Amino acid sequence: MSAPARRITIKEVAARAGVSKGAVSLAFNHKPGVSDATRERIFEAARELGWAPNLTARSLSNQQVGAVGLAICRPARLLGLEPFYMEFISGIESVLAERSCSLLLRLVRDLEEEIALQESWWKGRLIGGSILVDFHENDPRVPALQQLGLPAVAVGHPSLTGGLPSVWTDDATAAAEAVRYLAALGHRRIARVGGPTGLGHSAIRAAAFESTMRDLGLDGGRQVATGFAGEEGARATRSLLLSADRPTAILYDNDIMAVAGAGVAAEMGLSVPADVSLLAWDDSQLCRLTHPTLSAMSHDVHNFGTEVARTLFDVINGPVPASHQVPTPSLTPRGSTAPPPRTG
Amino acid sequence: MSAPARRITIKEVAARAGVSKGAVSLAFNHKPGVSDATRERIFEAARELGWAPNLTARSLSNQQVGAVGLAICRPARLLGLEPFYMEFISGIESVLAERSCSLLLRLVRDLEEEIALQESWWKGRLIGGSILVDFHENDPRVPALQQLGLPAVAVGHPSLTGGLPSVWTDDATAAAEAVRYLAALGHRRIARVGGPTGLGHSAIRAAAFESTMRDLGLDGGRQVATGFAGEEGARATRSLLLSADRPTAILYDNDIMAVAGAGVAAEMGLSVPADVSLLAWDDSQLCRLTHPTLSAMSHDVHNFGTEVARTLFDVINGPVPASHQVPTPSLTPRGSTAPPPRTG
DNA sequence: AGTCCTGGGTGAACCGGTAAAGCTTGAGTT
DNA sequence: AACTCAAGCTTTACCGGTTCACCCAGGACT
Repeated sequence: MSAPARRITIKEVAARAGVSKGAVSLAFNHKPGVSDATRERIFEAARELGWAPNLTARSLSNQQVGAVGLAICRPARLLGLEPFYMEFISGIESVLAERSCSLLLRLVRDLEEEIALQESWWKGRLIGGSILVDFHENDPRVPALQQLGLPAVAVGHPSLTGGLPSVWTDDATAAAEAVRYLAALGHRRIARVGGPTGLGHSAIRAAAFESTMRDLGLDGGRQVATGFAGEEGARATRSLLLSADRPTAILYDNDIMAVAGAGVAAEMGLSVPADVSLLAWDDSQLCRLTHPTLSAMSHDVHNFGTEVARTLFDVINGPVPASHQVPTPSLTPRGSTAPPPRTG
Repeated sequence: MSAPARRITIKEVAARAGVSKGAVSLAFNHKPGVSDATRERIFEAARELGWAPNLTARSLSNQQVGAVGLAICRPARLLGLEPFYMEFISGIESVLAERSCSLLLRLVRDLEEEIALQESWWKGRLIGGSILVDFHENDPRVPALQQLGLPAVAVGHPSLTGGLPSVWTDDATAAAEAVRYLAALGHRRIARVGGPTGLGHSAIRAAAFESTMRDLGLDGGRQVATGFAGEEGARATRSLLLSADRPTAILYDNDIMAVAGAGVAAEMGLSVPADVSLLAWDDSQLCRLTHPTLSAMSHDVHNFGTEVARTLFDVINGPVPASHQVPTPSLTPRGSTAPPPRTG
């Protein structure tokens, strides 16, 4: 395992190029103050020695840090199934990479743990800012991080994220569109299988579902709040489909639960979409792989991530930027939605 | 947005506790050299001021770094669908967290980009070691990182990972078990839809599939190398099922392709498992959600992650540890496998 | 010839910790 | 009473960069 080879420092590079440390620093940061010839000699020396600046030292010195934090508070088993996050993360990273910044990722068990983590990251100068997801009503992270003065961007509707600059999708409008679409197909008994009500965006969708049903004069709406896990989606679907007045259409809060729902329907001998229509959310490739393919409320999650990351940099560098929306999830009809059965 | 409040340093804490910086450092690192009374005063002062040590400064000073790197080289769209990675990452993190270490994650486009990234992470002292995944034959990362002297642990069979300490699952044995199981059910025309042959573990499985079929005296084996994306799995399945001598059983390299395969079978009016049996790999929750449920070669991915992380710490701290296996994926029969149709 | 720039560079201070050597003090020998 | 020793702190020298005040040479101006 090749000798530990004492790591080389800026001093060696300076010596080899016959200049001072300061000159090397200037050259490497593309600042004026060194002639082109010297700059060239310095780069040459650095290349020969295989030197790259110690980022730890640099950030100690210039007070800038090269990472942002993201803590996700859901059990891993569940996360792995949510295509959403990886795509979201990759969006974030595409922006970070441009600024040669890294993402510090951690899975946490609860909000308290997250708050403690963010605090130690921030006070330990590991991160220059953070991205917060999965907001609850009266989320304790808002006051905690505000107190710390940690630059952060919230992913969620401003009504949930306190004073934090936010980026969000208009879930209310999307949920309403979903309901209207199903109603237009002729469905009257529509159900919704959502995430935990404590979670802000689930609550928003629930409220929108409720009010849209009312607007349409439909009283056949039912909602089940559950987790995001497929198994929970399956259980909820099973109980809905076994109930007396079984719904003819079900709207899910993510796509994994919709897939599970399709499985349950099949298991019960119901055909999709002839007997029951299913509509997913957070369209991922998965929706195109099942048979029938799943209709979904789809949006560009990668782009969502880039938008969030960009906003975080705005927070870090400048005056607090405005919260803003990214495009509303839009209906993508596929094979799992159709008019309800005649005898509905 | 609460005043930027000049961040406090160890000096202020020392002053308030009426001791020197050194004493504070000693106290906070739980080292002997301060009396209990003083230690208490110091903690008190730190708490009042809300101080936490600047980890950047600390790591500059004591030469230890608080992070390890992981670069994954697959398109994000695809990654999101692979339940494997999130679960794997969470396993890694459960070990890192104990040592209050963080994970630096980056998605890269190709191996060259990964090598450059690892180099800058290492030279920039951002990481103390790295986890490498998705090995190719003659993987260029092996010599490159060895050259750098970067402590690393390889996830893959030692035949692929050069001299790097490795952790791996015995894919050859698992693939053989899969084939034997299907053969025992009576299948003679068995196909396998695998990842790209360039990828080491796909190649290993391919070879094991081939040789096991031969051992069993079956010449009806066919293999298709594709990506890991569901759509590719769907395409491969479609062409297999349309072929003259269509297979009665198909083994997939991950579970997402198996789900896609089930979709294709349904679309073609074939019933699973009556007409065709499907066997997935990397068992995730997804396999239990479809209908029929998917039989799979399953293993504990979370544990795989913890094992890898532990090994990395061994590499970093001590003499190079031995490479070792984690448990071999084992067959978990569910609803997607059965004897072939009579007229097979 | 004397003054004034100005581009190109140097040197020392500093960022906020840790590590190791040095200094007190009081109790325990001898 | 002098001598050792250890516990408990303090001092000081780093770690490897960045920054800023200052310096030096030589050309332009007066």
